Amino acid sequence: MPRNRPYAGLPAREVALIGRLTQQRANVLKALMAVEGFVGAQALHSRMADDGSPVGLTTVYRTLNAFADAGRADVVRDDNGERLFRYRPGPDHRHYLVCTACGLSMPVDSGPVEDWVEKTARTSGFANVRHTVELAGLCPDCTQEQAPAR
Amino acid sequence: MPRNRPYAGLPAREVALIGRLTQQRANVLKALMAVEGFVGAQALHSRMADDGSPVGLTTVYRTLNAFADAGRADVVRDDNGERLFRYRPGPDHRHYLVCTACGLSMPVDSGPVEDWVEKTARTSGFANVRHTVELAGLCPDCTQEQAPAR
DNA sequence: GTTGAAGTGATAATCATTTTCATCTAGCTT
DNA sequence: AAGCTAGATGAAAATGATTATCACTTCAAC
Ligand SMILES: [Mn+2]
Ligand SMILES: [Mn+2]
Ligand SMILES: [Zn+2]
Ligand SMILES: [Zn+2]
Repeated sequence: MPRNRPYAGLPAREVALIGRLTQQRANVLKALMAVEGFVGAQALHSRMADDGSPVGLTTVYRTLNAFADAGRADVVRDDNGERLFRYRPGPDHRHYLVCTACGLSMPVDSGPVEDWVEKTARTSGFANVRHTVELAGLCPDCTQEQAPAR
Repeated sequence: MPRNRPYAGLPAREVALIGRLTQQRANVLKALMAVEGFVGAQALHSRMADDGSPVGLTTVYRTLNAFADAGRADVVRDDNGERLFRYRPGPDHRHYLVCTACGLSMPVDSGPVEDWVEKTARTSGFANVRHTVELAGLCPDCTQEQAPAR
């Protein structure tokens, strides 16, 4: 059996996105893909340490940024400015309603917004229009946990 | 003539929003209102120093945050995470198409998005749903300045 | 196997924003 | 017209996420 197959188990698509194939990058990608919803670089870093795949924080940042640049991760900023990443399996693009308490992210039907963005871009005269649409609130579970107190 | 009228020239509405009426706060608000579009705290701070109304950077931050909390300023984050503030004369809330080259910001008709947000929030079960909608692109003028080359 | 470019990571640097805290003052009380 | 005090100021230090350095390691082409 071969010694080093750092990318074993990762989609071939992901492998092509970044330069050299290293154990560290493979571990970062696996960790990112294993997370439901958004994660910060620091949280991912410590989670990997706990899981026995310690990687330098610098490398976590580098890999996540490269992945985001390649369009394979969504990036949002939480309220205190920290950047959160989420793996995006396909080239499709979605928007989410994120719980500000527990981080749960629920995909929403953004068709109407996409249509509006396209129309607005077309009639504005602007070129190369990009959009950011973020919804955040308290999920049903977290809403309940807040209510009981009086 | 009275000596101290720090809030002279400011809408009475704004005066009610913050606690004590000080010269510094009045100057920050005047400076913010004088700016077209978004400004960062640091930029506003140095602009005020240049204009002969020096105020501590801490006070600029405090006043802008208070103003934003009161709903009288819009806040966005630029690409490197800096928070930019813009005065909002009324309680209405708008969205803008911002030119990434020259900073020009053009208000867009966001009715459809607001409707979509409300509907999405209602059917999601989430509480206290907030939204962020940002459009960015190249304005017609800046598009032209890029084209001539070749 | 040799080799050079790319990657790693501990550490230091950046940089916007917040906290501290000694000092000041707006604006009410007497 | 003082006196009073909670609220405000701001220089300086702390914070905290992210990025730059750089000596060292490793991938992968030859
Ligand atoms: Mn979209
Ligand atoms: Mn809106
Ligand atoms: Zn929740
Ligand atoms: Zn422009």
